[in-house]
Amino acid sequence: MSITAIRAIEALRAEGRRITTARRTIIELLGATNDHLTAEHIATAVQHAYPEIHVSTVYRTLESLDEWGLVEHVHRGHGAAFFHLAASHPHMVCEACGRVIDVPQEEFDALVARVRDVYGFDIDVAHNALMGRCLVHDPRAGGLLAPPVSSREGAGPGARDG
Amino acid sequence: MSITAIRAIEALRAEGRRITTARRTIIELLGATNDHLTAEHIATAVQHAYPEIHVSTVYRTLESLDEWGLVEHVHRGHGAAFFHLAASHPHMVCEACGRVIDVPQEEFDALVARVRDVYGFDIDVAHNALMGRCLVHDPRAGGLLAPPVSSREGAGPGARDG
DNA sequence: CGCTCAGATACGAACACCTCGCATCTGCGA
DNA sequence: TCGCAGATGCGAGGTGTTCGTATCTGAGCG
Repeated sequence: MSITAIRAIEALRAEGRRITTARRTIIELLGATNDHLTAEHIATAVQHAYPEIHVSTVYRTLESLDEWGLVEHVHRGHGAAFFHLAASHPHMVCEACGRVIDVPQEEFDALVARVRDVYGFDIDVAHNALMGRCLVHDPRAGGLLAPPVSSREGAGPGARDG
Repeated sequence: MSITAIRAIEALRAEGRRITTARRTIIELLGATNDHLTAEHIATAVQHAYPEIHVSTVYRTLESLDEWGLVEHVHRGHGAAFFHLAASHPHMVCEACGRVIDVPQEEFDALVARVRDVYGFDIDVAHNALMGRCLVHDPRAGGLLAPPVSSREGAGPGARDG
């Protein structure tokens, strides 16, 4: 089991919360992958091992773990949000291929500080993904590199948008 | 009718598209307000004047106008996206009060340029709203100012989130 | 002004993604 | 091992949106 998963489970125990099969399995799953999984993906994977775990339990468990700071969710523009073990950092999602790129929080520090000063608003850059395009998919960046839309990479359900 | 609305309608005409009641009404509505309206809000408002205009027509019309570059949609984290006449700029949405703050694109230019260079990714900062909190609602920024959650300001349906 | 028809619309069913209520079950402290 | 608060299974319900299809209409043409 990954270190972060172990930490998450210990955190549950430390706060006196129950270590249930659903919680343990979801945490292990999230700890074992670098993918950005939607609740439905998680439910499917969890049910592969424990078919009796209901999708609504997965939603509720994710919500609880999120609330307790052990996992985080990120909203893509369309389609489902995706989840990962807590490690606040922004994500960029390519509208053409669906790929998710992790970005260090530091890249946004200057912007966040300025917006806080000027607009009196504290941005949580990790909560919504930043949409855009990998340069290979950007029609403005030299069509040479641009493959047709058919060459989707990691596009799960919900990579379409305008 | 607002200047931007007139321009949008002329753009429709110039491209040989039909000026229908639904299109004209939606464009006038968006041109007449600075609010950030969801498709459902728009449908309700439009139906106030023309009850026969169906909500699915509103969705399709908005989709078309968006595709033609005359309106834009912005995704909030939860709940419905909101629409406005084309004027690409980022938005920040307070998770506590639902308020939407418009930000000039220029604030993001440096970040966008750096991300393009370093990560090979072209961010469209206007597509997803940036979530966060007005400083008055930020528990970390001196609880003195923080009103209870009940004091929602512009929170429409879907201002809740974790 | 009336004819024509591609394009637009009304309507309702269906869909994706969740959320909720409630009866049952279970982790864990006593 | 017992008791019960908290967690889960199950299915209905909700919200926001998309789609198929029959009908209608804007606008060019005569």
